[in-house]
Order: sequence, then structure tokens, then C-alpha cells
Amino acid sequence: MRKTPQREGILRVLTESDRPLTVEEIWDRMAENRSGLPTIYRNLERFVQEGWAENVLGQDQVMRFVHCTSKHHHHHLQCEACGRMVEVDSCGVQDSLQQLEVLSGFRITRHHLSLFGLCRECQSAEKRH
Amino acid sequence: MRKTPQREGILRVLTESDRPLTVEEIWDRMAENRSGLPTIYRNLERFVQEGWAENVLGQDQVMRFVHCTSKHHHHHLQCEACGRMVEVDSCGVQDSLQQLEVLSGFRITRHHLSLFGLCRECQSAEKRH
DNA sequence: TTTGTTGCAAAGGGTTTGCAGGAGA
DNA sequence: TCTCCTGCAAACCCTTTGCAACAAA
Repeated sequence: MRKTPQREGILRVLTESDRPLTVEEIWDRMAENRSGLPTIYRNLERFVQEGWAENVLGQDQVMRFVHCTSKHHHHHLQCEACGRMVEVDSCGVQDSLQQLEVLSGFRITRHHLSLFGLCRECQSAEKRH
Repeated sequence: MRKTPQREGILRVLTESDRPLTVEEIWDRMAENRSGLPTIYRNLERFVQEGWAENVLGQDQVMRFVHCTSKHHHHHLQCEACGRMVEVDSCGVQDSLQQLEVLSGFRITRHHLSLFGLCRECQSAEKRH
């Protein structure tokens, strides 16, 4: 894949964000070197294919994109108060899936786990008031 | 919520299906008493709110809807060969989340697990050829 | 020079909305 | 009767596409 300023810009914006971004938010943050929306769509598609990013559909039914630090199997944990999202590289689900394989008769090959909660900071803020 | 033939039709189609359906597929299967697409959209939204159905975005980026047998916490397991989807009522994830809470500092309040694999029948079919 | 990439404008298409008529309760 | 619901058509808006110009290698 060729190195272009547009691609570098999109990846930079994703990397610098601590939360998933919509296409328009990405576009907004590419202050200099702002590219057209079609370019952002086209590249995000590539990035997802390559495992550099992931798309998540929020409860508001809006599609957002996150940069993936790890290309390997991982999950995302998002704070429901501040919106921050962190990557979880340890997957503790594997064991319980073996039981489920016996129970269901399926051979399980793949899974996605989406986690939501309150981050440390928002827990403290909650206690204070 | 009022009982209307349209609502009964949509719920019937969802209940009779062993896999998630697109809005158009639901519309197709409402042979008699076929309602307008806006009606289907409006009611699916209600059904999801009420916990009678769930929407899932496939890898093909198409939105589909599944009937939920259980209104309580559950997951879905789909066969990647035949497309059939079953509901999983036992959730073995809870334990491993406690470890993750310590690790991450988050208090985890909610999670979604999407499972994919091969059902018993498709495993057999795989072996035969 | 070759080939992949971008920008623009336009098309596409799934989803939503407004409003009048209809039907549950 | 009083709401809520449906149907229709049109509007919406996010996303994709076609094509010519451009730039990476």
C-alpha cells in the first residue's frame, strides 16, 4: 500500500484518539491535509481489512472507527460515562467456550466481545457527588 | 402496545426464522398482510427496545434482526456455513470479567458476545467430502 | 513510466419523516 | 371517541461510484 499524506493523516487521527470516531469526526480532525470524504471511506475500508482499525456500531446506530494497537485477537472496553475506549489483549473467554462447544454441538471458531463499564476516573467522579 | 396484524406478521416471521433477517427479507416473508417498509422499520425499533428482538450487523455490513427467546442476558451463536443462529442462555464470561476489572481498573457493567462457528450438521458435511 | 490514489460531483440506496386516513381498545 | 398505527410518497443522508487528474515508486 502506497504511503500518502491522506493515509498518514487518517491513521494519525485514529491513533491520537482515545475513543472511536465517526468518518466526519476523522475528517474534522485532519486540519491540514484534509482529504475528501470518499478518500476517508476508501482508506478506512483498507485499514479494517489490514487489521489496523476496527469498525464499531454504537448504541446510537452510528458507525465509528478505532485504531487497533494489536493486530492479534483482542477486545475493546469502553467507558459509558466518558466514552474512552481501551484495548484488552488478554482474552479470558476461551475456556468457557470449550464448555459451550460441548453444550451446543458447534465448533466455535471466532468470537467478538464488546465490553462496557466505568473507567477508574469516572468511578471516582461518581462517588464524589 | 396495540395488537395489529402487521406487528403479528413481523413477529411471526422473526420467530419462524432460524437466522437473522434483513428488513427486506422480513417484508418478503410477510406474504399475506404485507406491510409497508416504514411500518417494519418502526416496529423493529420498538421490538428491539422491548427486548423482543436484537439487531446484528453482519460482516457484509448489512443490518439484520433476530427474535430473542429470552429477554434476559444471552448471546447468539451463528454457523458460518449455513447461517443458522442459536441463542445461548448460559453466559460463561462473567468470571473472567472479574479478573479484567482488576487489570483494567474499569467496573464492567455490560457486555456483548458474538459467537461464530460450525454447527453439528455442517461439521459432518465438512468431513464427508 | 507505470500503476495506485485522490478529488469532485453525481448517483445510489437503505432508512426516516410528514401527514392524512384507518383501526385498535 | 380517542389515540395509536399504517401507508404512501417524498425527503434524508450516509456511502459508494465513475472518471479524469495526480503523485508515489
